[in-house]
Amino acid sequence: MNDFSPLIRSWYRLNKRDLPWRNTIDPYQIWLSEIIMQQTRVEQGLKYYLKFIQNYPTILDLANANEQSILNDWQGLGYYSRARNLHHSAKVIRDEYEGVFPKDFKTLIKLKGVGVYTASAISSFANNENKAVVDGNVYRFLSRVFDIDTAIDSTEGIKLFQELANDLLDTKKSGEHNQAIMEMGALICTPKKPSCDKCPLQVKCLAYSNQTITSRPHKSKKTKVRTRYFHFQIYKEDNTILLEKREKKDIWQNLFQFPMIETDNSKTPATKISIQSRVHQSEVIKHILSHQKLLAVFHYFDSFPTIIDSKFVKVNIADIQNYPLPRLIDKYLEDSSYFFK
DNA sequence: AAAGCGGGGGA
DNA sequence: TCCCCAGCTTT
Repeated sequence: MNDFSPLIRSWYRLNKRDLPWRNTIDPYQIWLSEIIMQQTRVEQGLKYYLKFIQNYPTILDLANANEQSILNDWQGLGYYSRARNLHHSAKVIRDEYEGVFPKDFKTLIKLKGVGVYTASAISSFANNENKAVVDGNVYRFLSRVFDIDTAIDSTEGIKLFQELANDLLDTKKSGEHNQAIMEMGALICTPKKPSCDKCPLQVKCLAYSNQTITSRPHKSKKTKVRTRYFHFQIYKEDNTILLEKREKKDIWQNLFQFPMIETDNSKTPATKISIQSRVHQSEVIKHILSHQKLLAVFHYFDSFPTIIDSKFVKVNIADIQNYPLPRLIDKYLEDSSYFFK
Protein backbone atom coordinates (compact mmCIF):
# COMPACT_ATOMS: atom_id res chain seq x y z
CA MET A 1 0.00 0.00 0.00
CA ASN A 2 1.84 3.05 -1.28
CA ASP A 3 0.05 5.76 0.67
CA PHE A 4 0.02 3.97 4.03
CA SER A 5 2.89 5.98 5.52
CA PRO A 6 1.80 9.42 4.22
CA LEU A 7 -1.74 8.87 5.48
CA ILE A 8 -0.80 7.89 9.03
CA ARG A 9 1.90 10.56 9.26
CA SER A 10 -0.47 13.32 8.18
CA TRP A 11 -2.96 12.10 10.74
CA TYR A 12 -0.21 11.91 13.38
CA ARG A 13 0.98 15.48 12.88
CA LEU A 14 -2.54 16.74 13.57
CA ASN A 15 -3.56 14.39 16.36
CA LYS A 16 -0.47 13.31 18.31
CA ARG A 17 -0.30 13.55 22.07
CA ASP A 18 2.30 15.87 23.55
CA LEU A 19 4.53 13.39 25.40
CA PRO A 20 7.79 14.59 26.97
CA TRP A 21 10.01 11.95 25.35
CA ARG A 22 8.83 13.10 21.93
CA ASN A 23 10.53 16.45 22.40
CA THR A 24 14.05 15.06 22.54
CA ILE A 25 16.49 13.08 20.42
CA ASP A 26 18.68 12.22 23.43
CA PRO A 27 18.95 8.44 23.22
CA TYR A 28 19.28 8.20 27.01
CA GLN A 29 15.94 9.89 27.62
CA ILE A 30 14.28 7.92 24.84
CA TRP A 31 15.68 4.66 26.21
CA LEU A 32 14.38 5.54 29.67
CA SER A 33 10.92 6.17 28.28
CA GLU A 34 10.89 2.98 26.21
CA ILE A 35 11.92 0.72 29.08
CA ILE A 36 9.37 2.29 31.41
CA MET A 37 6.60 1.99 28.81
CA GLN A 38 7.15 -1.71 28.06
CA GLN A 39 3.83 -3.47 28.74
CA THR A 40 2.70 -0.29 30.48
CA ARG A 41 0.07 2.30 29.64
CA VAL A 42 1.35 5.79 28.95
CA GLU A 43 -0.95 7.20 31.63
CA GLN A 44 0.62 4.89 34.21
CA GLY A 45 4.24 5.28 33.10
CA LEU A 46 4.34 9.04 32.60
CA LYS A 47 4.86 9.99 36.25
CA TYR A 48 7.62 7.38 36.57
CA TYR A 49 9.36 8.84 33.50
CA LEU A 50 9.27 12.32 35.01
CA LYS A 51 10.59 10.98 38.32
CA PHE A 52 13.48 9.14 36.66
CA ILE A 53 14.47 12.13 34.51
CA GLN A 54 14.42 14.23 37.67
CA ASN A 55 16.35 11.78 39.86
CA TYR A 56 18.75 10.49 37.18
CA PRO A 57 19.27 13.33 34.65
CA THR A 58 22.18 11.55 32.94
CA ILE A 59 23.29 7.99 32.26
CA LEU A 60 26.08 8.48 34.81
CA ASP A 61 23.61 9.45 37.54
CA LEU A 62 21.78 6.21 36.86
CA ALA A 63 24.93 4.09 36.65
CA ASN A 64 26.31 5.50 39.90
CA ALA A 65 23.08 4.99 41.83
CA ASN A 66 22.53 1.83 43.84
CA GLU A 67 20.01 -0.77 42.75
CA GLN A 68 17.87 -0.39 45.84
CA SER A 69 17.28 3.31 45.13
CA ILE A 70 16.35 2.55 41.54
CA LEU A 71 13.98 -0.24 42.57
CA ASN A 72 12.52 2.11 45.16
CA ASP A 73 11.75 4.66 42.46
CA TRP A 74 10.36 1.84 40.29
CA GLN A 75 8.09 0.63 43.11
CA GLY A 76 4.53 0.09 41.95
CA LEU A 77 5.33 -0.08 38.24
CA GLY A 78 5.80 -3.84 38.05
CA TYR A 79 8.05 -6.08 35.94
CA TYR A 80 10.99 -5.21 38.18
CA SER A 81 13.53 -6.94 35.96
CA ARG A 82 13.21 -3.83 33.81
CA ALA A 83 14.66 -1.73 36.64
CA ARG A 84 17.43 -4.23 37.38
CA ASN A 85 18.36 -4.42 33.68
CA LEU A 86 18.17 -0.64 33.43
CA HIS A 87 20.81 -0.29 36.12
CA HIS A 88 22.94 -3.06 34.65
CA SER A 89 22.93 -1.48 31.20
CA ALA A 90 23.69 1.96 32.63
CA LYS A 91 26.84 0.55 34.22
CA VAL A 92 27.84 -1.15 30.96
CA ILE A 93 27.51 2.15 29.10
CA ARG A 94 29.51 3.94 31.79
CA ASP A 95 32.28 1.33 31.88
CA GLU A 96 32.48 0.11 28.27
CA TYR A 97 31.08 2.94 26.16
CA GLU A 98 32.73 5.83 28.02
CA GLY A 99 29.34 7.03 29.19
CA VAL A 100 28.14 7.80 25.66
CA PHE A 101 24.70 6.36 25.09
CA PRO A 102 24.54 4.45 21.77
CA LYS A 103 21.86 5.23 19.20
CA ASP A 104 22.44 2.59 16.53
CA PHE A 105 20.38 -0.59 16.39
CA LYS A 106 23.34 -2.98 16.38
CA THR A 107 24.74 -1.63 19.65
CA LEU A 108 21.39 -1.04 21.33
CA ILE A 109 20.17 -4.59 20.79
CA LYS A 110 23.11 -5.89 22.84
CA LEU A 111 21.93 -4.08 25.96
CA LYS A 112 20.07 -6.11 28.57
CA GLY A 113 16.39 -5.26 28.55
CA VAL A 114 16.51 -3.97 24.96
CA GLY A 115 14.87 -6.24 22.40
CA VAL A 116 14.01 -5.78 18.74
CA TYR A 117 11.14 -3.39 19.44
CA THR A 118 13.07 -1.11 21.81
CA ALA A 119 16.22 -1.05 19.66
CA SER A 120 14.08 -0.14 16.64
CA ALA A 121 12.27 2.58 18.56
CA ILE A 122 15.41 4.25 19.95
CA SER A 123 17.40 4.01 16.71
CA SER A 124 14.56 5.40 14.61
CA PHE A 125 13.63 8.20 17.04
CA ALA A 126 17.15 9.28 17.95
CA ASN A 127 18.97 8.39 14.74
CA ASN A 128 16.21 8.15 12.11
CA GLU A 129 17.47 4.63 11.42
CA ASN A 130 15.39 2.56 9.05
CA LYS A 131 13.94 0.06 11.56
CA ALA A 132 10.23 -0.65 11.85
CA VAL A 133 8.71 -0.98 15.33
CA VAL A 134 6.25 -3.77 16.06
CA ASP A 135 4.57 -3.41 19.44
CA GLY A 136 1.07 -4.30 20.65
CA ASN A 137 -0.38 -1.29 18.85
CA VAL A 138 1.23 -2.26 15.55
CA TYR A 139 0.08 -5.88 15.78
CA ARG A 140 -3.48 -4.72 16.29
CA PHE A 141 -3.46 -2.04 13.62
CA LEU A 142 -1.83 -4.14 10.90
CA SER A 143 -3.84 -7.27 11.66
CA ARG A 144 -6.96 -5.20 11.05
CA VAL A 145 -5.91 -3.09 8.09
CA PHE A 146 -4.76 -6.22 6.25
CA ASP A 147 -7.23 -8.60 7.98
CA ILE A 148 -4.54 -11.08 8.99
CA ASP A 149 -5.61 -14.13 10.97
CA THR A 150 -2.11 -15.43 11.73
CA ALA A 151 -1.63 -15.54 15.51
CA ILE A 152 0.47 -12.59 16.65
CA ASP A 153 2.09 -14.67 19.41
CA SER A 154 3.29 -17.43 17.09
CA THR A 155 6.76 -17.60 15.59
CA GLU A 156 5.20 -17.35 12.15
CA GLY A 157 3.14 -14.30 13.16
CA ILE A 158 6.07 -12.45 14.71
CA LYS A 159 8.04 -12.90 11.49
CA LEU A 160 5.11 -12.01 9.22
CA PHE A 161 4.18 -8.80 11.04
CA GLN A 162 7.80 -7.64 11.28
CA GLU A 163 8.21 -8.09 7.52
CA LEU A 164 4.94 -6.31 6.80
CA ALA A 165 5.96 -3.42 9.07
CA ASN A 166 9.33 -3.24 7.32
CA ASP A 167 7.64 -3.07 3.91
CA LEU A 168 5.39 -0.22 5.01
CA LEU A 169 8.18 1.85 6.50
CA ASP A 170 8.90 5.09 4.70
CA THR A 171 12.69 5.01 4.60
CA LYS A 172 13.15 8.77 4.89
CA LYS A 173 10.77 9.40 7.76
CA SER A 174 11.20 6.30 9.89
CA GLY A 175 10.99 8.10 13.23
CA GLU A 176 7.77 9.89 12.45
CA HIS A 177 6.36 6.81 10.74
CA ASN A 178 7.01 4.64 13.80
CA GLN A 179 5.47 7.19 16.16
CA ALA A 180 2.48 7.50 13.84
CA ILE A 181 1.72 3.80 13.48
CA MET A 182 1.84 3.28 17.25
CA GLU A 183 -0.26 6.37 17.91
CA MET A 184 -2.88 5.07 15.49
CA GLY A 185 -3.13 1.89 17.52
CA ALA A 186 -3.22 3.76 20.81
CA LEU A 187 -5.80 6.42 19.91
CA ILE A 188 -7.87 5.13 16.95
CA CYS A 189 -7.45 1.40 16.43
CA THR A 190 -8.07 0.54 20.08
CA PRO A 191 -8.67 -2.98 21.42
CA LYS A 192 -12.35 -2.33 22.16
CA LYS A 193 -14.66 -0.09 20.12
CA PRO A 194 -12.09 1.40 17.75
CA SER A 195 -12.87 4.85 16.27
CA CYS A 196 -13.07 3.66 12.68
CA ASP A 197 -15.00 6.77 11.65
CA LYS A 198 -11.92 8.85 12.47
CA CYS A 199 -9.42 6.49 10.84
CA PRO A 200 -7.61 7.72 7.74
CA LEU A 201 -7.41 4.13 6.52
CA GLN A 202 -11.05 3.19 7.03
CA VAL A 203 -11.82 2.80 3.34
CA LYS A 204 -8.75 0.60 2.88
CA CYS A 205 -9.17 -1.45 6.04
CA LEU A 206 -9.93 -5.06 5.16
CA ALA A 207 -11.13 -6.05 8.63
CA TYR A 208 -13.53 -3.12 8.54
CA SER A 209 -15.08 -4.19 5.25
CA ASN A 210 -14.98 -7.87 6.24
CA GLN A 211 -16.46 -7.10 9.67
CA THR A 212 -13.69 -8.99 11.44
CA ILE A 213 -12.47 -6.10 13.59
CA THR A 214 -13.47 -7.75 16.87
CA SER A 215 -11.54 -10.94 16.07
CA ARG A 216 -8.32 -9.06 15.23
CA PRO A 217 -5.64 -9.46 16.31
CA HIS A 218 -5.75 -13.23 16.70
CA LYS A 219 -3.88 -14.62 19.71
CA SER A 220 -3.30 -18.31 20.36
CA LYS A 221 -1.92 -18.55 23.86
CA LYS A 222 -4.01 -17.91 26.91
CA THR A 223 -2.48 -17.19 30.27
CA LYS A 224 -3.17 -19.63 33.08
CA VAL A 225 -3.24 -18.39 36.63
CA ARG A 226 -1.57 -20.08 39.57
CA THR A 227 -2.86 -19.59 43.11
CA ARG A 228 -0.33 -19.08 45.91
CA TYR A 229 -0.69 -18.64 49.66
CA PHE A 230 1.60 -16.23 51.49
CA HIS A 231 1.85 -15.84 55.26
CA PHE A 232 3.61 -12.62 56.20
CA GLN A 233 4.90 -12.18 59.73
CA ILE A 234 4.98 -8.67 61.09
CA TYR A 235 7.50 -8.67 63.93
CA LYS A 236 7.54 -5.32 65.70
CA GLU A 237 9.46 -4.15 68.74
CA ASP A 238 9.10 -0.47 69.62
CA ASN A 239 9.60 1.27 66.27
CA THR A 240 11.56 -1.49 64.61
CA ILE A 241 10.29 -4.23 62.31
CA LEU A 242 11.86 -7.09 60.39
CA LEU A 243 12.06 -7.17 56.61
CA GLU A 244 13.59 -9.74 54.30
CA LYS A 245 14.91 -9.38 50.77
CA ARG A 246 13.44 -11.59 48.05
CA GLU A 247 16.51 -12.89 46.25
CA LYS A 248 15.21 -15.96 44.45
CA LYS A 249 14.19 -16.02 40.80
CA ASP A 250 10.54 -15.43 41.44
CA ILE A 251 8.16 -12.50 41.47
CA TRP A 252 9.48 -9.32 43.11
CA GLN A 253 13.15 -10.30 42.90
CA ASN A 254 15.31 -7.98 45.05
CA LEU A 255 12.31 -6.30 46.64
CA PHE A 256 11.63 -6.44 50.39
CA GLN A 257 8.77 -7.97 52.32
CA PHE A 258 7.86 -9.06 55.83
CA PRO A 259 9.37 -12.47 56.61
CA MET A 260 7.10 -14.84 54.73
CA ILE A 261 6.15 -18.52 54.67
CA GLU A 262 4.48 -19.94 51.58
CA THR A 263 2.01 -22.78 51.99
CA ASP A 264 -0.34 -24.74 49.75
CA ASN A 265 -3.47 -23.33 51.39
CA SER A 266 -4.57 -20.32 53.44
CA LYS A 267 -4.59 -22.21 56.73
CA THR A 268 -2.07 -20.92 59.27
CA PRO A 269 0.98 -23.21 59.24
CA ALA A 270 0.98 -23.77 62.99
CA THR A 271 4.14 -25.82 62.88
CA LYS A 272 6.09 -22.88 61.43
CA ILE A 273 4.33 -19.89 62.98
CA SER A 274 4.18 -19.60 66.74
CA ILE A 275 0.49 -19.08 67.38
CA GLN A 276 1.13 -18.57 71.10
CA SER A 277 3.07 -15.37 70.54
CA ARG A 278 0.86 -14.08 67.74
CA VAL A 279 -1.17 -11.06 68.84
CA HIS A 280 -3.29 -10.58 65.77
CA GLN A 281 -4.08 -12.02 62.33
CA SER A 282 -5.44 -10.21 59.29
CA GLU A 283 -8.17 -11.32 56.95
CA VAL A 284 -7.14 -13.05 53.73
CA ILE A 285 -5.95 -10.36 51.32
CA LYS A 286 -6.34 -11.07 47.62
CA HIS A 287 -3.75 -9.71 45.18
CA ILE A 288 -3.96 -10.38 41.45
CA LEU A 289 -0.99 -10.57 39.09
CA SER A 290 -1.12 -11.50 35.41
CA HIS A 291 -0.18 -15.12 36.05
CA GLN A 292 -0.73 -15.53 39.76
CA LYS A 293 -3.50 -15.09 42.29
CA LEU A 294 -1.99 -14.38 45.68
CA LEU A 295 -3.86 -14.98 48.93
CA ALA A 296 -2.04 -13.33 51.81
CA VAL A 297 -2.47 -13.35 55.57
CA PHE A 298 -0.58 -10.98 57.86
CA HIS A 299 0.37 -12.33 61.29
CA TYR A 300 1.35 -9.83 64.01
CA PHE A 301 3.91 -10.32 66.78
CA ASP A 302 5.00 -7.80 69.44
CA SER A 303 8.47 -9.25 69.82
CA PHE A 304 11.16 -10.59 67.53
CA PRO A 305 11.54 -14.33 67.01
CA THR A 306 14.19 -16.11 69.09
CA ILE A 307 16.10 -17.04 65.94
CA ILE A 308 16.66 -14.21 63.51
CA ASP A 309 17.50 -15.35 60.00
CA SER A 310 20.68 -13.85 58.54
CA LYS A 311 18.77 -12.42 55.59
CA PHE A 312 16.41 -10.45 57.84
CA VAL A 313 17.05 -6.75 58.33
CA LYS A 314 15.88 -4.64 61.26
CA VAL A 315 14.27 -1.49 59.92
CA ASN A 316 13.03 1.57 61.73
CA ILE A 317 9.44 2.20 60.72
CA ALA A 318 10.35 5.69 59.53
CA ASP A 319 12.83 4.15 57.10
CA ILE A 320 10.44 1.71 55.43
CA GLN A 321 10.03 4.20 52.60
CA ASN A 322 13.64 3.55 51.60
CA TYR A 323 12.93 -0.13 50.89
CA PRO A 324 11.31 -1.16 47.59
CA LEU A 325 8.14 -3.06 48.45
CA PRO A 326 5.72 -5.09 46.31
CA ARG A 327 2.44 -3.31 45.78
CA LEU A 328 0.72 -5.94 47.93
CA ILE A 329 2.81 -4.94 50.94
CA ASP A 330 2.76 -1.23 50.20
CA LYS A 331 -1.00 -1.24 49.78
CA TYR A 332 -1.45 -3.18 53.00
CA LEU A 333 0.58 -0.58 54.89
CA GLU A 334 -1.51 2.17 53.33
CA ASP A 335 -4.74 0.49 54.35
CA SER A 336 -3.54 -0.52 57.78
CA SER A 337 -3.51 1.86 60.72
CA TYR A 338 -1.14 -0.46 62.56
CA PHE A 339 2.02 1.50 61.90
CA PHE A 340 0.54 4.88 62.63
CA LYS A 341 -0.78 4.15 66.11
C1' DA B 1 8.35 -22.95 21.44
C1' DA B 2 6.64 -21.86 25.83
C1' DA B 3 6.74 -19.98 30.29
C1' DG B 4 7.64 -16.30 33.63
C1' DC B 5 7.37 -11.65 34.96
C1' DG B 6 3.35 -6.51 37.81
C1' DG B 7 0.16 -3.57 38.21
C1' DG B 8 -3.66 -0.88 36.66
C1' DG B 9 -7.67 0.28 33.88
C1' DG B 10 -11.58 -0.45 30.81
C1' DA B 11 -15.64 -3.01 29.30
C1' DT C 1 -14.23 -11.54 34.94
C1' DC C 2 -11.29 -11.03 30.98
C1' DC C 3 -8.19 -8.53 28.13
C1' DC C 4 -4.49 -5.50 27.19
C1' DC C 5 -0.77 -2.20 27.82
C1' DA C 6 5.65 1.77 23.64
C1' DG C 7 8.17 -6.58 25.56
C1' DC C 8 12.13 -9.13 27.16
C1' DT C 9 14.53 -13.01 29.22
C1' DT C 10 14.90 -17.58 30.58
C1' DT C 11 13.79 -22.34 30.22
